[in-house]
Amino acid sequence: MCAEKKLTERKRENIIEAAVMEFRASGFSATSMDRIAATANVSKRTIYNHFASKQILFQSIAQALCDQLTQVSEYPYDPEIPLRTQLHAIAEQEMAMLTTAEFISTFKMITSESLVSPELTRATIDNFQESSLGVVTWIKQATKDGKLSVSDPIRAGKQFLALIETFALWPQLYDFKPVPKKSAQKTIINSAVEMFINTYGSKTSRKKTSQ
Amino acid sequence: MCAEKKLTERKRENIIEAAVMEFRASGFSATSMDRIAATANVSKRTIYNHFASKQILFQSIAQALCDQLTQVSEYPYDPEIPLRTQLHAIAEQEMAMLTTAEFISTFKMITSESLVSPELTRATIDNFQESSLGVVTWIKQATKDGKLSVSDPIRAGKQFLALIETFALWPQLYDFKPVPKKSAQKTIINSAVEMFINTYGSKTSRKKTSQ
DNA sequence: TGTAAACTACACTGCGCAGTTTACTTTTTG
DNA sequence: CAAAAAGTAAACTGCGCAGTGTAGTTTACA
Repeated sequence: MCAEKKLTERKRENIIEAAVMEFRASGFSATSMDRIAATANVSKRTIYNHFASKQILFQSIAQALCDQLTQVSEYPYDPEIPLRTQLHAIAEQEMAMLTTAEFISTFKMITSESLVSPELTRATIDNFQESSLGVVTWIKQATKDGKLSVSDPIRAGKQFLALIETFALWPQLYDFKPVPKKSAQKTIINSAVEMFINTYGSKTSRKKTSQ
Repeated sequence: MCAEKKLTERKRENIIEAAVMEFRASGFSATSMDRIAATANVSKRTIYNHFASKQILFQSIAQALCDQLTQVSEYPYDPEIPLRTQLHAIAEQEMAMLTTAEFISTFKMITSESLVSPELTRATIDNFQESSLGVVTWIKQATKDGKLSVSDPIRAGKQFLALIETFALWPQLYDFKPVPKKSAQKTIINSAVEMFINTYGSKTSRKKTSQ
């Protein structure tokens, strides 16, 4: 019978858990199946009973991790709440995601592979792209409501995210810089919001050139 | 005697040229010394006579390429010329660099390695960082001249570059997107300049909310 | 409790690659 | 031209790894 779960199920979970760890730590090519097997407390043969090849194992994991990370990015527009407040909320949510240790290691894992062999990760990367569309629909709604004046919402959305990511994503990826402190995060967000509203806010919403 | 150049010299150049090609195309670990030797029309042994190991070969090349790419980024401030014009020039120069095929493949080569084994490329990456300091000194000078009002020039500089790179660097790296067309480049630059001046320009220089 | 399915240890194939050795040829230079 | 310096081809060492084959053990379940 099943004490808690079927053995097969438990083994499968062990494998995935171990593979995530190893792939995150060392990337695709530097991680060996023997190592994953050891970490998972599982015979190598068992891995191959669950996943036909190293590639397939990697792709399954990349896809799963990516789904898990990007599911949270819908930003409903609310005409009652001031623009600044809403933008702040969006930026904070984005920042919260970017500064997660899991996000960083996952992103690193996927991108490092995508640079060398894009086929392996094309699907996953495409998925990532879409996930940043949340801001765009918010911008469209705010524009329709007359609070913003944006001719190209996609460009505007990317600009807004770029103002955050340049401090809270790329340095952590390439430079192994630590995530910015809470106070620095506030500054980054404030500045991004001001820049955005200074440029795209309708006349009434623009004010204070605080930096 | 020397017909045109000493043999050793020619061989060395062949090796470097071939290695650059191969590393750019496939990255560090996926490139073999045998392959480089073949491409260079050189015996593998000869490579080892010039470079003690694959690592050393890679690092030499990475360093050289990086120096070559980043040497051009000083932007002298001129109080006589309108801010917008100067900023445009800076952006265009930056854009010109980013859209070079050599730049993209070099950057890809270095970053893909840096994600997996930072030691190999730390020096090179650091170098890259510095190269983006050109704008910062320009911003400082414009601020001193009273034309800009910037409390944190480094942040402002990074923001300005981010507004360009988000369209003309990251998509090419991760997505294999083609470099933006000339017309798109103009739009990107215009928008970045406007955003920057809207936010940091002294009262007099701010105008037109063009998008 | 008996059988099928899943897991295990471990040896093994086959491959690619970094780096070396060797025996030999070409180029440079005094 | 002769010796020294540099290059060459090809075989070889040693290693790590993806993936397989096997014979035997454990778990699930009827």
